[in-house]
Amino acid sequence: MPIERRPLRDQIREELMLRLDRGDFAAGTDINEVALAGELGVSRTPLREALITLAGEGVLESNQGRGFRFAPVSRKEFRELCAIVAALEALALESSDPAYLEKIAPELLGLAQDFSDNIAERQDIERHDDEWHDLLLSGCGNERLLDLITSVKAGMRRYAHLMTGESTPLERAAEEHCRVAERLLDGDLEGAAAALRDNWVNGMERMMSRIP
Amino acid sequence: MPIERRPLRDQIREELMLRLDRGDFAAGTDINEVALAGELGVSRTPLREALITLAGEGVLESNQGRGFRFAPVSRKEFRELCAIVAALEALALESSDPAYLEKIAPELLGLAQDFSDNIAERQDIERHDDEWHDLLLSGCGNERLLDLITSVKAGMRRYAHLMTGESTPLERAAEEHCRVAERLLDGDLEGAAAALRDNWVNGMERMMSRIP
DNA sequence: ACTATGAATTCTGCATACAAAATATTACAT
DNA sequence: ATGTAATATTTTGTATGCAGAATTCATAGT
Repeated sequence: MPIERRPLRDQIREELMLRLDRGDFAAGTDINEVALAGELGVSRTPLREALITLAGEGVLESNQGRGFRFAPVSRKEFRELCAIVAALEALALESSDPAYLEKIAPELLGLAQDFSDNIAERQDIERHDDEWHDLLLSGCGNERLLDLITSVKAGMRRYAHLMTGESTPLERAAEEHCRVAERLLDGDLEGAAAALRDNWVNGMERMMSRIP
Repeated sequence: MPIERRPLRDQIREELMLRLDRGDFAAGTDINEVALAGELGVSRTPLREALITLAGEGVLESNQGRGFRFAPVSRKEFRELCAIVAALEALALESSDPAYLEKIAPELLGLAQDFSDNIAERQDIERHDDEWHDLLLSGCGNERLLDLITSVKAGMRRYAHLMTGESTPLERAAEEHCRVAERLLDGDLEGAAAALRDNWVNGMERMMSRIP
């Protein structure tokens, strides 16, 4: 088996995102480099490299002389990010092969349906939602676009753990996913893209109240 | 006067982009960290930090064990990037204040017109074009979107110096800019966004032949 | 009690040092 | 002459070290 050989900075970045998803860090928290490096068992150099990439994705901020901290959340920024991914995912969908989309449409519909059935843990929900979107965009040949989408979404993960329990928003999301899938079944690409945009806009509205 | 106090990595990044614009580095060139650091008069640490941010923007690639190199150019990637900025700039335009847009429309038109008049150096042309687009988007309140656009455009600069002499594409671009400005004068936001998208798509087509 | 000033401490930003991987070079065998 | 193995060199990836900025704490003055 090929042993893992990739830069520490990548592994560190991954681990930090994992911890962010677990809600280990509150927004606005300063990062202590020596402490975190010690905790991770690495030196400050690759840690700082990881922090810099995260800052580039908007997960962190850096200020001269006072290091890095998790970027604070705000309704304004959340709105902005939602508008961006909405546009990017719609573009990705529109530049996908229509034939391929029709082929995966049933699967998308199925996923969306048993999405509403089992109301599980928050993390499961998110994973499920992410997988659905990934599958939806799997036919897009624009690699840079897909990379960009993942990068922007990384910047949104800070908002994920604000979405606690409550099933109503979840059911609404599942409904919207169904609507997208149905449009694709009909071969209506533009309609699907519009429905996808709606999904993001509505999702934004749903979250809004929970953000300070 | 407040003296300049910002991280070396930022200044280094800026300097490298400047050199990239000057055409100092060919696409695909490997970067020798010690040599470049010496040339810039800095240590490898902040240089590597700058390289990592540039890699995040797609200007560079990094491979385990063999460092950084300027990402090779390809028609496919250029197409992809154009599609992305087209969508992002259109979004920025659509989420701007219509009243403000109408106000700056005359200026945009004027700039586009004397754009075609003086056919100057390549660098001047690019600067002029950039300024026009910056002004166009200056009314967009979505800060994250504007940041993202500059970041994606940074990844496109590798293609800029391929656009040498020849005035025809330039005149076409100016025409298209005029069209966008005219739509804005009429208060036709959607039309302007569509014209803007066209500008990017056509610009892409124009460049295509010059890319290997 | 509260503010201001200055020392002590903590932490970042940058430089240097070291180890391992990748590349180049040489020697040798076919 | 060509290909290959062994060795030397270069270069990256990571760790450590050091100077200065930012913060904290303590003390003095009002």
